[in-house]
Amino acid sequence: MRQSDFFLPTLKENAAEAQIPSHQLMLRSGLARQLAAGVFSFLPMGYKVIKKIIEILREEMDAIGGQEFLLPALNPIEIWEQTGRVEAMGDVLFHIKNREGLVLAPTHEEIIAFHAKQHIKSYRDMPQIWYQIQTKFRNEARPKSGVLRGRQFTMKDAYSLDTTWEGLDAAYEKHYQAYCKTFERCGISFFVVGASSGAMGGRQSQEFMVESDSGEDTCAIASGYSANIEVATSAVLPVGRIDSNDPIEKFATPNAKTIDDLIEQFGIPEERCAKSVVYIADDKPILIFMRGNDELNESKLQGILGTGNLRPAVAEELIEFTGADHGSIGPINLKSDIRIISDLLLKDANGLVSGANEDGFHLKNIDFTRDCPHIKEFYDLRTVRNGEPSIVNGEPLRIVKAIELGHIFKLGTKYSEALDAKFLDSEGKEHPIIMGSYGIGVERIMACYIEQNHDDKGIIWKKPLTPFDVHLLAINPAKFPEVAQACETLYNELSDAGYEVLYDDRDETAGVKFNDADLIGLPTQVIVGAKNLKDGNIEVKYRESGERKVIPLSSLKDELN
RNA sequence: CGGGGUAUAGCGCAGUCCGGCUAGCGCACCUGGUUUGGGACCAGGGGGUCGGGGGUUCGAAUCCCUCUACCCCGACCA
Repeated sequence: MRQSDFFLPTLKENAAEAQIPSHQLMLRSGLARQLAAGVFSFLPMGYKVIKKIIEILREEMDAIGGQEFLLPALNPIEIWEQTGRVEAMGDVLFHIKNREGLVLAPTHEEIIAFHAKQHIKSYRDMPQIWYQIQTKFRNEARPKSGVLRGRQFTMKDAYSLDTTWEGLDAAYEKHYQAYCKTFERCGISFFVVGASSGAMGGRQSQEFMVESDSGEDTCAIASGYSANIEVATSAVLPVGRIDSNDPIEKFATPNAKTIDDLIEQFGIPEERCAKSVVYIADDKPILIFMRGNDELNESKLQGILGTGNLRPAVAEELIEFTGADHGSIGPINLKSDIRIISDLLLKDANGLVSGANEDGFHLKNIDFTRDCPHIKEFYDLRTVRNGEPSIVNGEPLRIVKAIELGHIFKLGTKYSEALDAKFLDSEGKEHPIIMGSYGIGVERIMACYIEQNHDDKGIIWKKPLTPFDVHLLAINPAKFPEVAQACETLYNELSDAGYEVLYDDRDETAGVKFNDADLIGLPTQVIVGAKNLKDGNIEVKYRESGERKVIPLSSLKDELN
């Protein structure tokens, strides 16, 4: 491709709205342009990269027996109503205004289940892996970070149909392996975490993550262990017992509203402080008791309570249910008989200090085994913190931000049951099809690659995602016809040899070409200038290492091999 | 949805507080000339509903009301 003909608008300055490197560089290097919040156009150079990513995805899906579909983005809302997801997705689902009964598909579990119901009738019809690589629409409340969170984006999603749970396990494992291969081929460093399956329903779920300060997820990782913070656990020791048998004692704490106040004003050891949090779950109050400075993990709480409908109680509710305002609440002498659950670390502990359920007072010497027989439920409720020992080998956990690149779910029968997609087994008995769901964000691969492969000059492309293999730079071809002539020859030879060549034949100064070349970031720059050419030489520069070599014109093909 | 910010030429910005000549600067773009290995120089030139609507005023980019878009933090995130 001759650059003088190629639509490749590079920018010298960063766009004001771009905050993260991948977003800035996608705009500056002419890969993409924003059309509206969370909506992007890909320009020819960017689309070349998208197509290369898609081809890798397609190859890896085909390799595990996947069959590619082209599914509609316009969906009848009835299907979504049958699975309850119109309500579950709420504003995230785009509704068509001037045609009743249509929505824009944010994903395709329902449509897959619909077609499975039509035609998958027998255990002989399975297993199946169906996939698509298409545009999805989600009315995100807050699009951000360039293409990382958009309202319209490309997704590879696959669905497995199986007759048995063992079959689902096998399909899941196939996708796990295919995803690892895909990201490795793309040259992306990633890790896999156990994840919460959220409102999707289902049994097992893992996310493929890229560590990045631009990420929206938080993960805990150490060697041999990695988990989304929503489900991460650590080997922090329980509070345990101290050698004391003192009775419970009430004491005045008029100016202590927080755990830190208690520690400072009364010299109570931090680990002996316990705190109480009141939540309202499905309109019922619940008191959560945990170590003083631990943070409640709402995802874990949702999992334990089996509902996502929960919120912290407000002041009036605190007083109504406990008798005290926040800061003075505890598990003993509660005003009303509400459910209490406690963090595992407090099980069997004694010598604890907690609120007295009376404003301005706390209790000390609380012994869980002696004083709190009414607390029978103990769960892991806390959010792990940086540096806590891993449950695998005690290595300190690192808490990092991460971008979710892919997600694999063992869905189970939620959608097949809701949409009545059933099959007959070999004994003629009817069962719902067992499904899995596996997604990868295409634009996110591109953005993550750039996040991991750039420097202060621009992007650093490598095979196989690079939009071109070679950037051929003609230095002052207008003044030196021999340069233009040599470039024309090289351009033809390299193209004939199978290289994708971007040929900078523009009438620009050397500096502009060099800076554009570094910004665009093709892996190899072949620089043809009059000085070197006079001796029959050209220069080769490798973008990643910055290494430059002056070599004879005739040995270029050997150099590139 | 809550909080904060921004909107002036294709891009980046100044001018707005304190209303007043023809709305400016850098980059980009066009013409001519000179340059030519790390974002050249000289000269000339084109390009603006100052986000939209309404109001105050002799006069509004500037003050008031209102709407919209975009960005950031939070909430949410199948």
